This record gives sequence, structure tokens and C-alpha cells, in this order.
Amino acid sequence: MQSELAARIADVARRVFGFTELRPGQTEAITSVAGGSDVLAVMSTGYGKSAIYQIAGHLLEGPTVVVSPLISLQLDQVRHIDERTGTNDAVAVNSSQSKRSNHAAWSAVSSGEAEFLFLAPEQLARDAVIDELGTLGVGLVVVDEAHCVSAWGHDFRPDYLRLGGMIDRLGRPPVLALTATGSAPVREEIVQRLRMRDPVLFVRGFDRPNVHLAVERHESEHEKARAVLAEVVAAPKPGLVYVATRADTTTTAAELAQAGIRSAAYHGGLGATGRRAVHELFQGDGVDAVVATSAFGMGIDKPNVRFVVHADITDSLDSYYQEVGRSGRDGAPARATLHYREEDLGLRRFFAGGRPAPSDVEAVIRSLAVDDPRMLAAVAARSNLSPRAAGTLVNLLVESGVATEDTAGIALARPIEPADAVAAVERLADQRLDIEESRLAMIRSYAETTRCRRQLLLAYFGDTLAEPCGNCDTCDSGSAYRPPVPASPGLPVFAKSQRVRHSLWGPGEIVSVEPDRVTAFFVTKGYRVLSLSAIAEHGLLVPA
DNA sequence: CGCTAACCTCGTACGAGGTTAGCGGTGCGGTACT
Repeated sequence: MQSELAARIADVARRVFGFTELRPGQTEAITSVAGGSDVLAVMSTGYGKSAIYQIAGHLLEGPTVVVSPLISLQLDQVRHIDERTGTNDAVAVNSSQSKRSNHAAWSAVSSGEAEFLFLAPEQLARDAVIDELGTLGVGLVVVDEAHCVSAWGHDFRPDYLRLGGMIDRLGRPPVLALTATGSAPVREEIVQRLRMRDPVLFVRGFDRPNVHLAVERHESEHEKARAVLAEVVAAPKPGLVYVATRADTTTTAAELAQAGIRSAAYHGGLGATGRRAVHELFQGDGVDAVVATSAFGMGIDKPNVRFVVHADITDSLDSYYQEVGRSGRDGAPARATLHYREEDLGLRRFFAGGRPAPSDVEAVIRSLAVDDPRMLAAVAARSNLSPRAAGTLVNLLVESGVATEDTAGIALARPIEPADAVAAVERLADQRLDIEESRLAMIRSYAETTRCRRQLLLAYFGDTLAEPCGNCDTCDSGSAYRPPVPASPGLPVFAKSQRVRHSLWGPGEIVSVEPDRVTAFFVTKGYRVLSLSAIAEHGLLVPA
């Protein structure tokens, strides 16, 4: 039975896609998906995540829906699959295409000509799309770049948080979630939001030992800018420079050009044409450096990126490692340097947002007290809010238990005073701010540590590196090799991934263990570092 | 939260120093216009 499936996998891989060999992890993941299990695969870009759903999709009855965050990414994937198979095996439906193309795509899927349908979550949120898919009997739902669920769902693209309900409405076919990065809390949130059932977890190709890690600390903005320029001028090319604002992409790119570096600026405001032009320049080695906001990167699979320089700190180690992961994919030496000023954390705090306006919460509550229909669009219209703002608030209300959402729409869980709803939403928003602040604290500890950076980074992602890596600045300077604080006898013992309970912060999970302290992630508080002696003294933390 | 530009105040009566308002990321979809 098992070998029969293995033979079918090998057959589809070779016959349909021309793959002669699959990598470790790929076959296992395909086997799990084809056997009907939910799967979360955390694999670096270039490892071959796409092959998993391409082969599994063909093994399962019914079309495969691929949820993908960017239209440009969807079109790349469609082209890629169609070129490999030499057929119209993949299609996309989105707002960038004409009605006619979208109609043709639907026809190709319903006739069975196309196996793969690429959609953004906003498409899947439309009733007409769900209804159409319902008649087709979707065999597999793939959520590509699944970390977007946690990174974007809460405020930026609220439909990401609603994917779980949408998949329910499709009759719960197997779900395959794919991402290149995922700390334990991010993985957990993906599983929970997508309502995955007993998911099988695959983690492969995460560490990039060839990428040298370093942090340079600066006092003044001016000094930092000069150091960034000097580093990029001297570095082997090509590479990426990440900055925090759109304005900085332009000024830094101009300064690099002045220094004789072929460079281009990139940010979300450029428009589709400008963005494509920079992508193509970079991909074809037409520039030495792209200076970009976080908009640049998803879908980039360029092997020879020699450096990723951060002129500003990111909002989390998750984002940082994702951006760093764009370097050194060919295995040759590459450099990742973070230029750090404590003051730069302020902008990240601002981006983390604040509490929603009480009047907006009240408007949504009042709109839910009115008669049907209570679909999101109607709620948005009645509360005089944009669909996005309304979606964010509805997500908060549902999560705080004030409202419920099912296929019939959104409703109040019970009658509630608007002021009480405001208070409930504010509690949740504050909790989220606490968590964001704690994620910031974790990248700050990466920036400020004197121990091995890679050990700290991998520990954050739940990986253990027994010895200092030998390829980061703290290893170069020797500070990483300073003998660790010896464990004192009589201190409590915790293990990585262990479930715990804190007397104030409730349930959590141990992220990493050091001789004198542990880092844990608490659902309501985010990351906290606790000293073992304090735990012993006050009995604050116990196994759950 | 922190930076910057623009304005204000004080006084060495034109330049230094203080105060404050505005701004800052990620993309989908649909609509209105050329």
C-alpha cells in the first residue's frame, strides 16, 4: 500500500513535472497530504515546497486551490507549472485579469483541464467563489506563504484570519500550509487559524550556515547611514539593503549610485510596472543592490545574493530571518548585517498600531444589532467603515467572544452594551501590543547579545545548535566562547517545547533553555525571559 | 516612538534656541477616470 503510493508519487513527479528525484522531506510530505492528512511544511525557499503540492494535487481527486498572497506570485507560479507540464494545468482568478480571462480560468478548472486554481484570500472570501468551488469538490487547499496568516491577518489583510472558516465551507479538504519561516508561536497560530486537524509538521533546510551574521551598533543616524554605505560599497555583489521607509529607499539608492554602485529603489508605492522592472533588473544581474522596504522579497529565488544589509531593525526575528534568508541560496559565503540603533525600535512600535477607535467598535456593534444580513460587506456598509477596517474589528470581536461568525454571517454572541464591547476589544488589542512588544524585545536581544548570534537565532525558531557557529561577529570576536554561567544545583529543569503555566500570565511554551534562564512564549503576553533562580524562589512557572 | 521641517521667541535685533504638527509598512479588490 505504502509502496504503491510511493510508486504513484514517483510516476506523477516524472510523467507530469519531469522531476527525476525528490529530496528528503518532500516525499514524506507528499505521502502525508495524499493520504488525507493536514500538513505544515516549514522549508526554506528553493527547497522545493511547490513540488509537494503540485504532485499531491494530482494524486487527490478534485481541483487544488492554492491560496497565495500576491498576484505577481500567482502569475509566476502559473507560468512555471504550465511550462513544466506543457499544458494549461494551472490558472488564476484575480482582479488584475479581465472578466474574460477569469471566466476562462473557471472553465478550465470545472472541465478538469486545469488542476490548480490560484486565489488570494480576498477571492476566497467571496460567496460566489465558495459556491462555485463547492460544486467542483475541491480535493486540496494549499496555503502558500502561510506565515501571512499571522503576520498580516490581524490588521492588514483580515481575510487571512478567516481562511479557516472558508475551508470549512469547502467541506474541509486536506490543508497543506507552506512557509519558509516559522517560530513556534507562528506555527501554532497557522495551525489554529486554519483549523488544521492533527497536522503533520515537516521542518527542513532552515539553517544557512554559509551566511555570516553580524550586528553593528550605532549612536547617531548619520553614522549609521555612513556605515551602511561603506559596507555595501565594499561588499561582493549583488545584494539587498532593507530600510524602514519609502523615502529612505530613494535617498539610499541615490547615495549608492553616487558611489558608483548600480542600484535601484523598491517599495510598495511604485506600481506594478515599476516593481516588475526592478525585479527583472535584480533577477538578471542588472543592478548590484536593491534598496527596499519589506515589500521586496516574496517570490524572489535568486541563488547568488551575496549580502542582506539591514539599515533599520525589523519588527521581529521572524521578519529578519525571512529577509536574511534571501542571501546565499547557492551555498557560497554571504553576509547578513544588521545596523542597529535603539531609537529605530520606535518606528516599529508605531507600526505595531494601537487601540481601535471606540466609535468604530460601537458602530460595528450597532450594525450587528440590526436585522440580517450580517455578512461582512453589509456590516461594513452599515457602520460606514471600509471592508478592511470592519474586517479587522469583526476579527477582534469574534476573538474576544463578543461576536460569532459562521456560514450564516456575523452575529453578537449575546446582547452587550457598546461600552463593554469596546472594553473587550481594547483588552485584546492591548494584549496584542504586549505580544508585538515582546517580539521586538527578542530581536533587540539578538542585536545586543554577546553570545553566538546563530545560536540565539536558531533557538528562537526552536532549533538547537550545540556549539557556537564560528560564522558570526560574536564568534569572530570570541565573546560567543565566553564560558556559560554554570547551572546551579537545585534549580528547576525545563525542556524546549514544554508546556508550562505561569501564575500571572497563564499557559505558555518553553522556547529556549539556557543554564540560568528560560525563554517562554505566553499566549497573552508574548515572549518572556525568566531567570531560573527567580522561578525557584517564587514558584512562578510550573509544568502544565 | 522619534525625526524633521516649519514656525515661534528672545534678543547678542539676525541668528540661536525652543516648540509643535505631521509623518512613517506590507496588498487585495473595486470604482472612477483617462
